[in-house]
Amino acid sequence: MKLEDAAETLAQLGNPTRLEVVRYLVKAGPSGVPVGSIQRQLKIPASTLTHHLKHLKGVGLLMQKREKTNLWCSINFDRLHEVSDFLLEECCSFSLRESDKVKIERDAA
Amino acid sequence: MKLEDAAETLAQLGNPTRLEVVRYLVKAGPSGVPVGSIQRQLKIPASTLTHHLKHLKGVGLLMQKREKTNLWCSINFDRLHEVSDFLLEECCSFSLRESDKVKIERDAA
DNA sequence: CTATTATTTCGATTATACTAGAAATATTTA
DNA sequence: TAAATATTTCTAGTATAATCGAAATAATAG
Repeated sequence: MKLEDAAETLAQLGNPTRLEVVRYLVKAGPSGVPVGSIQRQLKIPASTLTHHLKHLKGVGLLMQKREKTNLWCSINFDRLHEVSDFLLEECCSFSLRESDKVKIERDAA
Repeated sequence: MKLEDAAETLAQLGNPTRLEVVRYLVKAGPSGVPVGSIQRQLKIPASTLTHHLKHLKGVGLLMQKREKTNLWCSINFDRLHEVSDFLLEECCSFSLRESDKVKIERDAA
């Protein structure tokens, strides 16, 4: 995962309203829930919710599927894993690969 | 970890410049690097860097320690883990705990 | 004390994000 | 066709963030 993509995805997760939606969708599981359910349960104005869903979809965190009048939303678990993997991988690699080490300036110490 | 705190931390990680700094610090390991090294290696103007470091410190991702004229910066690995744990925990709990399940509206299906 | 290096503060510009009401559109049901 | 429900678009106000040059402030070394 490229740094720019990771940053963009993290930024989208970094809005409290959106993170609440994400948590809600995660708990809802793979089958997902309709937009209206999210709206009523989390008490988010419809237009605001649409706005945020668009953001989540934009970074691939949200999948949508229309069924009759309802638009069912579900989380892209793979994508969510990718992001946390980005953080963890960067986090745990520091002592493992010589090639990844940063140049520590000689005069710094 | 509270949702608001997680969101705030994710938001700070969501800026490309800051994420680059974080990655750099992670690779530098627990001993850290001086502000000036980050500045020169990543080619970030000093004032911009200070600005971002303040943000990272604000959410507890950055630890600083003065030694002579240098201000050494290091990543708070625990904090980084907390955030990724927040995502992962929410992500994997959906099928495990009945109490965490969201109310799926009857009329939704 | 002076010079040097390191870091921060100030200030200003520019851009982008959040929010939500009102109106519009779409889809289904009666 | 009309009514009901679901979702989106439009629009606009307000707020917050990113950026960085120039000047200011440490802290040390000579």
